[in-house]
Amino acid sequence: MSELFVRTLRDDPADADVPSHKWLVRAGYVRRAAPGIYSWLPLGYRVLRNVERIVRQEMDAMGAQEVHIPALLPREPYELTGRWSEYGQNLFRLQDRKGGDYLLGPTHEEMFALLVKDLYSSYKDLPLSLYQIQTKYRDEARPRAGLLRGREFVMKDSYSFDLDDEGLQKSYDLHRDAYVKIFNRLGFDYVVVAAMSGAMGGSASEEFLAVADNGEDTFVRSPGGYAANVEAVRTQPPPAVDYADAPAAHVEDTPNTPTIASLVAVANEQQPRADRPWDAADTLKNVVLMVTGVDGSRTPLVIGLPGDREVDLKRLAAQLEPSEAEPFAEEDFAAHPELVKGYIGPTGWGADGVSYTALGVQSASKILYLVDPRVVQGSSWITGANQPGRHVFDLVCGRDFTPDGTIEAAEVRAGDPAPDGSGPLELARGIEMGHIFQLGRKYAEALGLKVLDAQGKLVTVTMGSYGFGVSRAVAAVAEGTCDEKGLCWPRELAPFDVHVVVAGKDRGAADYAEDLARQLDQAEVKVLLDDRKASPGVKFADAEILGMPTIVVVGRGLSEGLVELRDRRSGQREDLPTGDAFQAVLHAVRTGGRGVLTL
RNA sequence: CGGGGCGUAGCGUAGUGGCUAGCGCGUCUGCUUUGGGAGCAGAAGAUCGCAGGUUCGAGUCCUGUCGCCCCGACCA
Repeated sequence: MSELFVRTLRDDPADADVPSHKWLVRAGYVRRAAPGIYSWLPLGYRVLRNVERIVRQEMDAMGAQEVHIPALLPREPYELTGRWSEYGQNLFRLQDRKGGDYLLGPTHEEMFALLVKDLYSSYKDLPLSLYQIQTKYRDEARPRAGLLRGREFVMKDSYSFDLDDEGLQKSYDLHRDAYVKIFNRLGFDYVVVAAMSGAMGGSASEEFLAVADNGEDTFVRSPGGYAANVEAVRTQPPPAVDYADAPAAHVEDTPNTPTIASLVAVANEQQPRADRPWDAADTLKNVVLMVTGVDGSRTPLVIGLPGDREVDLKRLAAQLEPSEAEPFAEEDFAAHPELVKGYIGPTGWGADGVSYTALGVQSASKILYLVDPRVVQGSSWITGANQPGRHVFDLVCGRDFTPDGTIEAAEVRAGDPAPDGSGPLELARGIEMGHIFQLGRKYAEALGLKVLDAQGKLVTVTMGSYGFGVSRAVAAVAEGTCDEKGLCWPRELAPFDVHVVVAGKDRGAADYAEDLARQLDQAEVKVLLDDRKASPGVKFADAEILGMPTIVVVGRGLSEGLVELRDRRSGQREDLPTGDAFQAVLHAVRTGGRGVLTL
C-alpha cells in the first residue's frame, strides 16, 4: 500500500452530499475532473471492472455478444430517428474541422440497428442480442451526487432483434432474467417496477431500482406485489355514475374563491349539501400548463383533476414526453382571456347558457382538455365557471362537459389502491440502475432494418433495448453498503479481498504480514498490504474507509503467536494462531462469508 | 432553465476596504513514537475561480462570467 496511488481524506469534501459521493472521494476511489465527469483511481477502477465482469458474465451467459461502438458518432443516424433534435440540450454535439456534425453517444439504438441492417438480411439470422459496455455522454442539466448522475458515465447497453412480437417477448424475458442475476450478484436491495418508456419510445418497459432513501425516483408497491414507478402508475378509476336523476348544473356567485380551500368553505356556507359537507374532492380543479413541443410550438393544456390532488409535474412530463410542460405564466393568462385564473372550468360545456360565446369571448382556440381518470362519466363536480367569482355546481361529466381524454398527471399518494386490486400502495425511493424496454419497430422502421421472412417477404425487425448503469452501480452499491466509518464492499465488488494491516513496529510483524500476503496471493486471493510507516490508528481508520470485506491485523498479538481477523461489515474480530491465519482468511474469502469464520 | 447558498494551498477553513493572506489536516526533512487519525523542530505549497470596474489601496465593494451545492422541470 506504500505504493498504491491513493490518498484518503480526513475531512468530508465540502461539495459531497450523498454518502456514496463523500466516501468514494474520501477513500480515494474517484476524483472529479469536470462537472459531472470523474476520473477513476486504482481502487475505484477495480470496482468498476468488477461490476463490468459480472455484467459480461451474465450477458454472455444469456447468449448476447459483446461489440464496441464508437462514442463519437455521426449526426445522420440520429437525424433519421429524430433524436438529433428530440434529445435537445442533453446531447453533446460537436463539429469536425470540415464543419460536419457529430455527437457523443447518449445511447446507441441507431448504431446497433444500422450495424445489424448492414450485415443481416434473413429471418434465419434472428434472434440476435448484441451488447456493449461503453462510455455514454449526456449533457445533464444538473449533474449531481458524484457518480450517481454524471455527464459521462459507463453503461452496458444491449439490443435485441427479433422477427415478431413473440420473439421480442422471449428476448426481453431473457434479458430480464439476466438482469435479475446481475442484481442478485451485486448484492444490494433492488426492486423491479413497471416504467414509462420515455424518450425511447416503445411499449413495455421495466426499471430496476436500487432502493435508497436519497434516490431520485419514487416508486410504489402494494402488498399484493404490484410495483411501478410513480410515473407509470395507472389510476384505478371509480365506476361510472348513473346521472339520470342528477340535478341540473347551476352557476353560483362564489366571490373570492380562487383556491380550492376557499371554494370549499364558501360552498359549505352558501350551498350546503344535505348529506355531508363539501370537501376538496368534490371540486374539479383545472390546471393550465403551457406545453412546448419538440418543434418549439407552444400550446396550452388544461388538466382537470379532483381538487384534493396536485399535479405531479414529473408524472405529467413522463406522459407528454418528448414535449415539455411548464406552469402557465402571467403573460400566458393575458394571452388567453378565456382562461380566468382561479375560476377555470371545463371547456365546451353549455349549462345555463354560459359558455365562452356567452361570455363574449372567442372560443376559436379550442384548448385541449384532459382529465384525471377519476373524473369518470357521470361524476358530478363543483368547478370554475370561467368568470371571476363564479363557480358551477352539479356539473356532470359526460352530460355537461366532455373531456378530450384522460391523463395520468395527478400525484400518487400512499394508500391509493393498486390498479390490479392488490391493495393499498406504499411509496418509496430508488435509484434507477437498469431499464429494459420492448422498443418495437420505431427505430427499425426509421432506419429501414428489415429482413426476409420464411415466405420471402420483407418484414421490419422488432427491437428491445436494455440499459444498465455500470458506473452508477458502483455508486449505488457504495451508497447502499457504506456505514459511518466508510465504504464496505460486498465480496464480488471489492477491489481487494483482504486488507492486511501491519500494526506492530517490529520487523517480525512486517515479515509475517508479507509472508501471509504472498501466500494468499499465490492462492489467488487479492491482497492489499498496508506496509506504510504510519501509526496504527491511521491504518485502522484507512482500512475502514477503504472498505475491503476482510481485514487482517498483524500487530501486538504476534508475540503470543496470534493475528486478528476482522470482518469489515459486522465489525466482528477474532484472534487466530498465526499458523491458522492463511486457511482462515482463505475460508472467509471463498465462502463469501460475511462473518468471521473459524476453522 | 427558475429559486436559494457558496467559490481563499491537495482537503477542511479564518479573514472590519489598509502592512508580507492566517489556522488545522495532509505533504517533505530530522529526531522521538507505534493497537485507534502521535510529539518536537524545521520546510515546501495560494496569480484568494476568471474577466472587467470603483478606489490612493480590493480576498473584502460593483458588474459580468465560469464552477460547486441544495430545491424544482430530464435520465443509466
